[in-house]
Amino acid sequence: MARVAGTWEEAHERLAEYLSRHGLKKTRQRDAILDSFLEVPGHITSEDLYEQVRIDHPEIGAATVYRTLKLFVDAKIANAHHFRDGVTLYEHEGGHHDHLICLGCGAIVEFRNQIIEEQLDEVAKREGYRLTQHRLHLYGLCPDCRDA
Amino acid sequence: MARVAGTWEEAHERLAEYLSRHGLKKTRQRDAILDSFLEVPGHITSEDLYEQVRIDHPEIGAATVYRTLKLFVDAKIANAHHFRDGVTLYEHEGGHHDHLICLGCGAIVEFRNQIIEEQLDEVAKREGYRLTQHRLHLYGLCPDCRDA
DNA sequence: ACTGCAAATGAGAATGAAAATCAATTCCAT
DNA sequence: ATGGAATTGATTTTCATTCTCATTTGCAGT
Repeated sequence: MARVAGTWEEAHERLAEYLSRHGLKKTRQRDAILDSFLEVPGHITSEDLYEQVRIDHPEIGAATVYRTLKLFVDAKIANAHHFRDGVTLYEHEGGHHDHLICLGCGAIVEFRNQIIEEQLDEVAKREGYRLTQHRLHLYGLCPDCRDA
Repeated sequence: MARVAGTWEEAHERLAEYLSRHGLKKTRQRDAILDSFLEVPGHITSEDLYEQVRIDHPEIGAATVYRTLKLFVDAKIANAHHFRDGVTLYEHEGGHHDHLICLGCGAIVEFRNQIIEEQLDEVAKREGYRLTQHRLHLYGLCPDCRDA
């Protein structure tokens, strides 16, 4: 999966910009959490990221990780999804894509489909809606789970 | 919005069939909850349906309503969605459709788009997945909220 | 109708993710 | 250096949902 907006520097710059533009402060914790987040390859929960952050920064609290991930979403550094009910999964913001989720093993495949995107705009236009975002989740069985 | 599979009799029959086919029991509570559910026009949470059920059947517990709605999903009488995180919304099973949700007022428009459906199958096939279901949620502002 | 027993119920406790509190700390413009 | 607003972390709270378990109930087989 190609990283569309993915360097360390870019993410940190995006954070810095968002913070200053909103009168918020650059803190040690936010930087540390961003570093840990950037090391995650796929999707992660706040809780799991907290575990991750803990390794290098045992003093950082869980609440801060929860808060900070929401901040990252606002700063367009991360995206939030809820594939299964009750848990929020975060991923790097890296250009739009949708998800195909295996109900057997939980594997997640990302994809893009231009025709679908066009149709979505079409639908929204027809209803007079101004579209902000969308979530398209396909659920099924991956090749391995299907044959097992 | 047309009811595709929507009569009272059909729903009750579907329930009866599901129950007997799975060695489960037909109970006063399940019938009562189904009756209340069928009176709901759009989407409802377990909690709100519990309030509804309570009116005529104060003896029915919340846990039973939660359990029963999950049963309805299995029996293909209801569908579950989680538009906002942390709450499950149920709607009548009435043929597939997707949702356009207004972030301003919470209005929900249902739609169908054949081209999108075809593309979904295409995507799944390309990845070797056997598709079970999907969820497509468009978020934006409805005409009223957009201009306000 | 009677019995046995698994399924179902209801009240309340437990869970778990996320949000809220709040006193103490830390950024940062001046 | 200073003041005040933003931030933090420990903790509590919230709130939807699930679990527990003693009791009840539907129902298949007598």
